Amino acid sequence: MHSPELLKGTLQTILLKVLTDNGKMYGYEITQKVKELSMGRILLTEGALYPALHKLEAEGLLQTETVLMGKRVRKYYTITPIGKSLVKERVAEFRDFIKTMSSVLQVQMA
Amino acid sequence: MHSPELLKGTLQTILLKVLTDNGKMYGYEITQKVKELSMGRILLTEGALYPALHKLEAEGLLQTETVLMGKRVRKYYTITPIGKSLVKERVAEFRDFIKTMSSVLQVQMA
DNA sequence: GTCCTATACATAATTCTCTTATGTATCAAG
DNA sequence: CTTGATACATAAGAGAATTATGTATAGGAC
Repeated sequence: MHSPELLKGTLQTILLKVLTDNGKMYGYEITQKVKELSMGRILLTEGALYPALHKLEAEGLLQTETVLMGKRVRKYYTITPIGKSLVKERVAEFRDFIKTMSSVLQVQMA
Repeated sequence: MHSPELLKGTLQTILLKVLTDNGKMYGYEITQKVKELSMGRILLTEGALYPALHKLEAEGLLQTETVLMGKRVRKYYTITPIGKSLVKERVAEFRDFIKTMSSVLQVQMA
């Protein structure tokens, strides 16, 4: 992660949403996509990314498919139906959080 | 804290902003104000609040004044000039974070 | 008169999430 | 033949919060 403490707790939401929008992706590809979407402001670190992906898989929100590209291993992640229902909740939760914070900080977040 | 992981890293910003907007306040009063502003969604816990206030004081962003109300002790906090300049940065940082997240999650945060 | 809730401060132990560090390995460019 | 990008993974440590605990006053319910 590049930006400060604020990102804590948003990683799962980011992963689920990016996988929802882009279909099958592998870890490194996700870091690049998030970097692109955030205009370089969110740089996922491997130490956070891989454990998070493993956890989401263990919870049945993602499923994997390992592919050999030449001699390189790639592990593709796809969101499951359960994951799809959760991502909606998570994004809604995030929007709620923004509304609440706007109210507390008395600022317009448009 | 009541809401999930999302609030991590926002506590300092909340404290500085609330003290900027409301002038002199004491700990318990801050929890009530934040509860009110957030419509009951952000419930500051004492274990987070007091260490955070002490830290901000140690850093010179807040200054204190202890008052005896009857037999009860109250510790009032006021934001310092240094604190005032920081709160602007923090709020701006938060708005940036929202913009970035909106872009990554591909949602409108209006 | 006593118990519960609210007010009011504070700290310690624990948990959770992420960063930093480390490790392995392929591949292309210069 | 070395460097940087690609590609995975785990372990040690740091930071911020939750939960638990402690002290104490005050008011209302019962």
